[in-house]
Amino acid sequence: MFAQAATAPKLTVPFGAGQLHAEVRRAPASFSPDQPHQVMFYEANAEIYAQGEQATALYLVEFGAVRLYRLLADGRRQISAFHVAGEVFGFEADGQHHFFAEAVGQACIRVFRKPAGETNWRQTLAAALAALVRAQEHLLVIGRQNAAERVAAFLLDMMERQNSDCAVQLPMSRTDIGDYLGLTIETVSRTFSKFRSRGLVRLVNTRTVEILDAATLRAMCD
Amino acid sequence: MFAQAATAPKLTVPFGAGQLHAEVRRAPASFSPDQPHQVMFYEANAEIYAQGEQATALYLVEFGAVRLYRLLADGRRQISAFHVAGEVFGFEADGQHHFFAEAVGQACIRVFRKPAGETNWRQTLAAALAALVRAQEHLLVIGRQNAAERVAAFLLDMMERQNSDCAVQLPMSRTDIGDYLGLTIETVSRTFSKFRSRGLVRLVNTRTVEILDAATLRAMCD
DNA sequence: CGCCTCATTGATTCTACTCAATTCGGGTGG
DNA sequence: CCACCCGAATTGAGTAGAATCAATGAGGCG
Repeated sequence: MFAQAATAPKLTVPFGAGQLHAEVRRAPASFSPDQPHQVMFYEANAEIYAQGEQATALYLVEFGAVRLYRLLADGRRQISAFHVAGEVFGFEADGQHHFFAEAVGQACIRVFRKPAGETNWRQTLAAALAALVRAQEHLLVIGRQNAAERVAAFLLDMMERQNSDCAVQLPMSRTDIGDYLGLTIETVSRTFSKFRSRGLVRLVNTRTVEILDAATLRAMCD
Repeated sequence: MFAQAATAPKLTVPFGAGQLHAEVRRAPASFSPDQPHQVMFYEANAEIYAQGEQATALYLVEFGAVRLYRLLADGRRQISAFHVAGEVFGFEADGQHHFFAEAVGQACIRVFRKPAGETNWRQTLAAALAALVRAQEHLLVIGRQNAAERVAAFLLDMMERQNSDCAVQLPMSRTDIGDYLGLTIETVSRTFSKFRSRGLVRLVNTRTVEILDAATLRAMCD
């Protein structure tokens, strides 16, 4: 199950600037480390679990980011969620994973083997409900909003999940963003460019966006 | 909170033909009636709870159907889920409802006042996980599938949630279906017509669809 | 019978997709 | 240090699919 995870994390430069430290600060969240657990290190794009596998654990992101996704037969991909430091993922209703989970960049993940549910069920329920709310919010974005509104919502969401104001780190590629928002990479890129030309954002580099006018972006979403 | 719910259910013709009886058979599901509860009857389109309200209960559909939805500022609506007999809804992460819940047609709903969580948390978690899986599956449909694939998935889903083969009852209007699938009513209607002309379904009336070729519909979805 | 709402069908517009061509950025090796 | 390479991102041109605008048709109820 963890074949692709390096057992000896080569922490050459796992921490970049600013934001990753902010993530680390947020990490000690709901699940307490007094549960039996194991900390795993994953290289970029390493598989954490696959669709169809038995669900035997819950996962807490320590640093880095994770994408959950499914594939259609013809290769179309839908990312249902990104999870960043401090968030829990991996619950399934029938003991089987219905999605793939992969590290977006290098990621460190605390794995809680089951059955821990009897003791920390309240935390499990809280995490599941948080995921449910997130999925439902995302349904609204994908179902009824246009490209600009989707990208605006995404940027604001990423901004709020990081503690930094304005400078948002995007651990994921444009392809990831497109598959998350139900758009093509071209549309994502064009929308970024339009936001830039309207003075709403500054594209520092491909993975860093500075939010210049959060109010206008917010007004687009709702 | 329950202003629009009739306290004395006038059960003149609440049960229609076949399918509703099938729903009733499926009703006694996860939540046991030995919890303190109250059975409420709702007229069509009656509000069960509103966005922003305090979440004080869980809801088990006895018969009928319920829609959960949110509105954008300009009136666009996204239905995140339909719930039919035997299903539980109403959990929220932070004690506040993030969605509206309304009866689609006449509906009967068992209301479990909190805090019952301490005793039946396992059932609550199971129901929340079921809702999560459903929302995630729906994300895939809305994010990456075209109109025909969405409608096909919807029809198959409704068929599987009813015990009847082939003849599917649709308690909801075309507008509801559109707002659930992220499509306009015109597109929904056109897609139904295309399915009919291809011999995949028979449109018995506006609220009844006979599935003639489930295999082809299934092949469209994945 | 007529009214009203919902559903269907048609004509047109527009958004986002597709296909294609550069451009950018990071890494490697000379 | 610089030239080169490769994948990712951006930009452009044309197209397809769903939305929009509009008209007609089908039920349900007073």
